[in-house]
Amino acid sequence: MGRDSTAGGPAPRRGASQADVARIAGVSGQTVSRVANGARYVDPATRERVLSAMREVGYRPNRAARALRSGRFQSIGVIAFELSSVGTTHTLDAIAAAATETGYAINLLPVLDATQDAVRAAFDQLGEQAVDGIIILVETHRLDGVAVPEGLPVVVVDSSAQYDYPIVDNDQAHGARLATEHLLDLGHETVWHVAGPELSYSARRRRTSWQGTLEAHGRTVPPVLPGDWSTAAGYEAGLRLADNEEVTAVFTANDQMALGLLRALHERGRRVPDDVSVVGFDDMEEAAYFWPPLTTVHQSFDEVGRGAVDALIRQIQSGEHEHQEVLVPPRLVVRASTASPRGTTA
Amino acid sequence: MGRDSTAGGPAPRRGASQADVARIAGVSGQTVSRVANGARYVDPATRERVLSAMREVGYRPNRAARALRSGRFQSIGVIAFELSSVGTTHTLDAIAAAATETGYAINLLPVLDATQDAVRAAFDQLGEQAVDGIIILVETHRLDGVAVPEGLPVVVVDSSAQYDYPIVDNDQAHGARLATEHLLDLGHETVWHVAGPELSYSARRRRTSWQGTLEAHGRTVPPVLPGDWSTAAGYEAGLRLADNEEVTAVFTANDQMALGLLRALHERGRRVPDDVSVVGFDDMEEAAYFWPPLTTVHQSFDEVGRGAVDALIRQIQSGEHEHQEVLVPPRLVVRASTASPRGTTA
DNA sequence: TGGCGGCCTGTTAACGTCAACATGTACAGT
DNA sequence: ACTGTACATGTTGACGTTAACAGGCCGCCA
Repeated sequence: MGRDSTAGGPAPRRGASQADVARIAGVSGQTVSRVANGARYVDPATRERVLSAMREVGYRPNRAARALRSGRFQSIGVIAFELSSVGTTHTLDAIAAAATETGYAINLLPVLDATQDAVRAAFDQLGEQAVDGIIILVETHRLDGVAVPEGLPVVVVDSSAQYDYPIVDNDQAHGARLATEHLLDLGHETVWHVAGPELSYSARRRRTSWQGTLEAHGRTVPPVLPGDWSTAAGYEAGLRLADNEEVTAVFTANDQMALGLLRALHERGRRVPDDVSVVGFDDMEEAAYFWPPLTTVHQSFDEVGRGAVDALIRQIQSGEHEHQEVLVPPRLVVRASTASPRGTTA
Repeated sequence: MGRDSTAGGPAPRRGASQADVARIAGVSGQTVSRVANGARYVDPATRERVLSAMREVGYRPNRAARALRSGRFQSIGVIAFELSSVGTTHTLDAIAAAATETGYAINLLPVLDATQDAVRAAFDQLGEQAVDGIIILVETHRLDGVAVPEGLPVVVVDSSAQYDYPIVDNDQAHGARLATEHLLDLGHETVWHVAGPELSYSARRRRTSWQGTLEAHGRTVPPVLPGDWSTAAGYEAGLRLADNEEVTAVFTANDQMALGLLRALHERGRRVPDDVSVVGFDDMEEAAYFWPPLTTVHQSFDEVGRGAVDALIRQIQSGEHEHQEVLVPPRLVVRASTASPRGTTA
């Protein structure tokens, strides 16, 4: 497929091979292999001799050969879209750390754009990639109709229930409830909501939970303001809410939209939190320095990433197809963007 | 080292092999290889027969075997630290996209923490990794005293001049000059600066350029305010500057610090841009929605990432050690945080 | 008509590793 | 002394691919 053979010549072998070590240590290659893999039944003296030979020539096992022989690659594929988004990035970071600590390499497989074709292409690549399992960091609604390679362990980081894979994610519903109840507890009559994109499962889950919480408390449910995670959408929503005196509390589906919302409210002269309380979702690094510092729902992307790696490796090692669901509980971080409504004392 | 052999049994081969395809198409394995690699001298009819056989069994070449035999891995290692930082993330995204388009896989090698040991560990891993080259996304001052594996093409994304590798980076100096001159052009007497960490080469370069620009225009150079990229540091600096009536223009070394600065100024009742003009650096997504929208220096991380991949692949294919330097020019994005000082008309 | 070079294909061997099997030693239990 | 078991090491072959070489066919030119 286009790759041409300008190269020529066999492997310009970089390091020393098992055979080199074996020769120096005066043992067979198999014994070197045993030492390298920590197998039992190697005489301590022999092991020492081999290790010293390894050091001498700077031996590093050849991953390709090991993979070819054993079928295990010690490598995890991560399919991700939009590396730049807050959650994806943090999760990837945690995944990379956890994998590295466990001795697994990370193969990053970017989905180049949002089309089905791009997702399909990424999965297609997979057949060729040397990975033992896959973590899917793409919102699952983008996967519809795309065949995941079978026979390969998969973990999905997105709490969509419709996939038959282990799932690890933040507990969106729980977070949205925390946010909504916090505002109700402060004495607000009801809570408005700026939602994430219609198709996003996380967004839908946050929205459903917000609505459910209001209903459970017997409050009226105001119309949802549409959004798409972007600061711009939050700004738009803010402009629409600013002139409505009845609005005293808003829960935005993420922090970026909260930022846009704050700006719109400032522009229109609505004070936060005096006139309007705002709660975000994500707890991005900057949230503590919004104006005012944003009360928001903190997600533990770190735990999610590590959880995903754990679940995947467990599957790889057991060879069994699991389907448990791990939801990491978020927590509310109260800062200065929320207060009791004017004329109330909580 | 610790890996135990619970598995047992050889490769549970997932897909079909070259031999399978060869049998079905009635050709030799070598011919299949030729088709798979787009070699010349394959009869169109034969090629078609092979391709059809490939489709039939869903053949995907085995990367491990190919790598073992040819010594080429079609894979690039990316050593990165702090995935969460704005620049790193965007650059990684671009690198991943460019590499994928060129048929290279991405091997992510995280530096787990900021210590020398962690960097060393990451490089150590490298010997074992199956990569054809490395892109270093770590600020080079962290590399001091760490031996980069020799014989492996390397590209560094950080415009430190002290390394003997090809360098691709944003032109920090140019950006800082744009920012500073913009403020001077507006009529400000001088420009204050909130710097990045002392050790960071980028930060130093921005600072030096800011200072040089002021001097070139014959202005006094105010004392530098220390920072560390964090919003918190920007806030601190803001508090210190807010009470100084002489301060009418500030250039912060990144957007996050600008955000903190803005907040401090708001708190102290200094209006932006009426009383104080502020310019950031990075043009992060949210910058357009700061309050007020931030004038800042836009860096083309995308071009940097692609440039790094290009330079690396060029080295891989030529086998020659290059040492050119590519500096991608940033551009100034003027928004609402800058204006002429009070009582002036630019 | 012989020879030569461009096309097309097949055979062979090797890349570095590890599972399976084959030995072999040492020592405990009978 | 004989058997069995735990330990220790070596030999062989194969994982799937491709470089190098070896032909074979065809047409063109001298």
